[in-house]
Amino acid sequence: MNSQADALQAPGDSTENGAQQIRDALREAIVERRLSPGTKLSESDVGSLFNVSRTLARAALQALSYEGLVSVEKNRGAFVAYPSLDEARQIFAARRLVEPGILRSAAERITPAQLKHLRQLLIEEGRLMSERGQSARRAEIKASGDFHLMLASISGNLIMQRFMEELVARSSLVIALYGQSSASSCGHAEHGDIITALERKDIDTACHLMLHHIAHIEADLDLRERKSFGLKEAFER
Amino acid sequence: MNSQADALQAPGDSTENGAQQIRDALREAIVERRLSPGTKLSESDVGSLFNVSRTLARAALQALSYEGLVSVEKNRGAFVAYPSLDEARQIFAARRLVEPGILRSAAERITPAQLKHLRQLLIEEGRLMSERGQSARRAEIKASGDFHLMLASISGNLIMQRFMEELVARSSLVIALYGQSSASSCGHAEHGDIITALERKDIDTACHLMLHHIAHIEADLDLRERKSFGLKEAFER
DNA sequence: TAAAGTCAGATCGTATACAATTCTCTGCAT
DNA sequence: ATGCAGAGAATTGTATACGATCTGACTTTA
Repeated sequence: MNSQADALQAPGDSTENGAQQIRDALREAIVERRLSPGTKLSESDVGSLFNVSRTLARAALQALSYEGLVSVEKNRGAFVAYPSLDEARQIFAARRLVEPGILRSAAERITPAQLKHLRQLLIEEGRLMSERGQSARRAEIKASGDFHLMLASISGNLIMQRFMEELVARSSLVIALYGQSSASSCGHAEHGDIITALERKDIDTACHLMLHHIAHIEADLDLRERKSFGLKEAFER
Repeated sequence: MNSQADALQAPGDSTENGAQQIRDALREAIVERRLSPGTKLSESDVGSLFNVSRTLARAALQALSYEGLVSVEKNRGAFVAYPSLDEARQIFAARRLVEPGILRSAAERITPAQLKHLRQLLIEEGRLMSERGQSARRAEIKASGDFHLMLASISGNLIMQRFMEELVARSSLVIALYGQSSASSCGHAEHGDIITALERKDIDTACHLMLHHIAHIEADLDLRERKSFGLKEAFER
């Protein structure tokens, strides 16, 4: 199932196991939007939730803050990150900058088996789309990101892979905040088109489609400056 | 002087101050090669060196491990990272993938003042090259990286900027390990060429030069597989 | 003599304890 | 009623304590 969940663990990243598990659990909760941006994550609460001391909870929160999923404010605590409009734009700018290159690398190295695996991922994604219910929705969000992550994995560059993990995770936060269309199924078809181009070894088209795809996701966001209603306007009516 | 040292601090990164200072001090030492790859960094030693408890030392080491500058092995301790050949290649592959895009972004937004600033940086770099002594060597290493970092800063994308910081820092480790030419002055002239192209708004040439520049740095490395003499061969002769 | 077993020292993993800071609520003065 | 001040609670920052694991040397035994 989540075949890449393990593969994404950097091999040299053999820090202690306790904090890591908590970090992963929290990250999953954030990415799947069970935790909303801005939610306070107090060290004691996290600790008691996972039955560990504040020490480990704190370490996990610190780790997530390096990934940009949690923002810790000195002497105030940790919160699920609440990306600003600027951050949101920068996250997608980074993806536009990086993903074509990753795709190009991946296209050069991809094996038939990996192509098949990609197709399977796509099918799974489609299946989830047609299913209803909270848990299917969450799985769909994850699957949608996994497509991009799998490409990064195929590219064979662990560093870019880790970077993409960060970008995809943060994108999920941005979509949670600024997404408009209820259909989080952003561009399932486009994923398929990219795979098809990949099968044809048509790298340039694939890259072009990828850029288009990212733009498409971004277009579904409401990234306009909200001039934050001056309190009066917010309540009148 | 180090005008970008401050600018590079992510604004939201307001974690506690204690561990951060230690982390920065250690990073500087690693990047300037006062600490060699493989050096053991025990929590107690780091702590007593900075007159803090193991708690903070540990936090700093964890942070550096997220940046790839330190590798912590479970129950064994932390060491200055010792990038493998694969890692080294991936670091430079990532730079080739990312830097042209950053440069393009930077070229679109660069102001005359920033161009001037870049020129100044270049001059400073040249001055350090002609100076002798350990401390000048260290400053030169830093200055050489700062050129790339400054471009990332100009690009206006904090996320890419942070990523470049990581890549430049890790590059320094790779060069320390696999660099051949005693002249660490890798491509000072090329920096100048890129600036010149930038002044002419000749973005394509600038990108091309950048790629060439990175390739040039990489070419000065000895990234050949060393089949690590099987102990017997190492001594028979 | 060489291999295996054992023990002490060092180092890390985690929990707990105490200090410092921030937040909130109450009470008083204006 | 508003605004300020201060006490108390809650939360984070840092240090210390204790158990777990690894390492290396010494001893034992075949």
